[in-house]
Amino acid sequence: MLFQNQYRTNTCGELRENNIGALVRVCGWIQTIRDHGGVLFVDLRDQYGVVQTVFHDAAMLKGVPKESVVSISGRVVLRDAETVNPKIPTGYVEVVAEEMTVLSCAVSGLPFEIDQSKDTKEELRLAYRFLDLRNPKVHENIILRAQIISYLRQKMTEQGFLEIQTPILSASSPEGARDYLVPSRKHPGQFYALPQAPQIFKQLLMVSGFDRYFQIAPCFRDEDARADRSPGEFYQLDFEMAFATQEEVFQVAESVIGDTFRTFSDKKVTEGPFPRISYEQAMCKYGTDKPDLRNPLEIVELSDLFVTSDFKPFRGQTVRGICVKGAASQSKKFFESMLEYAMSIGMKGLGYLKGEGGLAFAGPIDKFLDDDLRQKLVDRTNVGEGDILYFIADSREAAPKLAGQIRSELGRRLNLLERDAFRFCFIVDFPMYELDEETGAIGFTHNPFSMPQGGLKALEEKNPLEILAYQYDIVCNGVELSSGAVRNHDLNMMRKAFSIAGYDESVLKERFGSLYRAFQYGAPPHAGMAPGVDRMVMLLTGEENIREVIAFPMNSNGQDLLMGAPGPVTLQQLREAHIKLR
RNA sequence: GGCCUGGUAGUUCAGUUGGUUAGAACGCUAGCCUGUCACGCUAGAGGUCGUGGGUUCGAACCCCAUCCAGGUCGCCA
Repeated sequence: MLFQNQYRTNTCGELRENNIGALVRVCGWIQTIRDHGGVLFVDLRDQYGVVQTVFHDAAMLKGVPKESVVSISGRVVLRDAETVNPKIPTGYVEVVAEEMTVLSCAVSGLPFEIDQSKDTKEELRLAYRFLDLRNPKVHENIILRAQIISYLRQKMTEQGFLEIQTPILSASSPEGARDYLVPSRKHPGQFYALPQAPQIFKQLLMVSGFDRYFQIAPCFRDEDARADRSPGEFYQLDFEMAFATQEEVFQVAESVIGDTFRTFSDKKVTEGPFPRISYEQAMCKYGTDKPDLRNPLEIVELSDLFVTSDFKPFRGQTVRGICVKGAASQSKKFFESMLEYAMSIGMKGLGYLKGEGGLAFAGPIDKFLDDDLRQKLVDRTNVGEGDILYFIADSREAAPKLAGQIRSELGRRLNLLERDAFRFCFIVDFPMYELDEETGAIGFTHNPFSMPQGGLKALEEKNPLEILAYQYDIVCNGVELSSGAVRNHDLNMMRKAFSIAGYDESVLKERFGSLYRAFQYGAPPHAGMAPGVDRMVMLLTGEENIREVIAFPMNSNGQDLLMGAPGPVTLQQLREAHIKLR
């Protein structure tokens, strides 16, 4: 790209040997000044890179601190062989400064050193985010984010999706998270809400006959932050398809997300079709509904072998096993620290067997087994010489999740995770309903708009807790990227679905009035999903904290330290919004 | 809202049986240095030890309270 104007003939990062001899003008920020007495080296930085400029007159730089913005003109020369800096792309040349214009002088004494900003207290980084973002390591994440979003738009558009904006000022939606509220000036006592997701709007677009919709959609939820969850606002690649099945949604995701990860990373990426794993299977095999498939360990169901066991902690419990190949040689300390971990997550112990060949085993559990049982364990888990078989036994509710935690911990500690890979899968067949643990009432597992498998017939005839939904998640390396569903577009079915959860038609009408009305006038079958953009960028940059991939993130308390939000407003503003503070 | 960890120079950190004047590195200021690129060398400035209270002859250090930050549980289409 050429950016030639009064300020510059070239960018800092683009100068190479073919520019030698040219009279150039570059501008940017002074990264460092190395004064050797008589000769001074100034590294000049812009978004495109850093180039060394050489000054022979110290007076030219007098009173110009680091991070000032300057424009320097001079001739590009080849560096001597021994003064080449191969660490930077421009390191074979330098600009001999003939003239310098200060475009904006920085104050001396920065709140932190730019190149070390990532090691600085986050509070300070965020208050000076404009400086933090000058750090190339931070800057690059935002560039990558922009490129990813641009690529996503391109891929979606290629596949026939239309990007359509939906309202930001909207109505409070009764399901899900806490809403952000915006007072109405013209309607005293009434409020807009910021959308938690464009869910209803995109379904309305389907009713309107838009065949394929997408949006890089801002979503707002007033919930507390996590390292991988920004408070308040985040972005989703929201899409919805009319006359489409679950499989077709998956094909779009496999193509768009798979290609995105292949384009922006050198790591191995799961080739489509991504594995489809039922929720039930995931909970049993991995102990979680967001399995990290880089972890080769699998959990095996063993409950039936211990129904009448002599070992009381196992008898009649849900028992799961994890066979770790070749791990029997681990130190005593390893077994002790695994036990310690197990206790820390609320387990009462962590039994194991060490395979010693055939049906010979060592370990604390062995004495409770007979050869018949040993043979069954070998058949089922393939535990052999030099292997460990861990046992997790607990209640029906707790055991799968505990096994999942043990699986993850073993993977981490033994370094079993596949390196340099993005492993995708779809989790499918989520249950439509679940029991509320406190009240014992039947409620929706995810959102109430999902299509029940088996349709109206299933709703009428099956035990609600056994009904599955066309509801799915896409998971990468243990991170839930998004969920989605085939939507329930049939009013009769929706009435029935709501009545099972204890809501009569008036609730449906009242809370979801727009959809209720729209579906009376012809709604196409439709399905979609909404992968989180921030999470994708996090995975692709390898960042552990979501704030590293957002230009101006809030702190974990939901405050914007740079802008001072939230902040007080004037009495006049409050009056206009009809708000009285206590 | 609960729990965990932390708060000492501009920044990152060290600082134990509680004891004189609280240290280091980087940064900053001044000076020296014609080939560095984490330049080097010399000197210097810079601290309400988060805040308030308490114990003590004496507190960065012990106790109580409180504020702030990060993580986590709750929460989260």
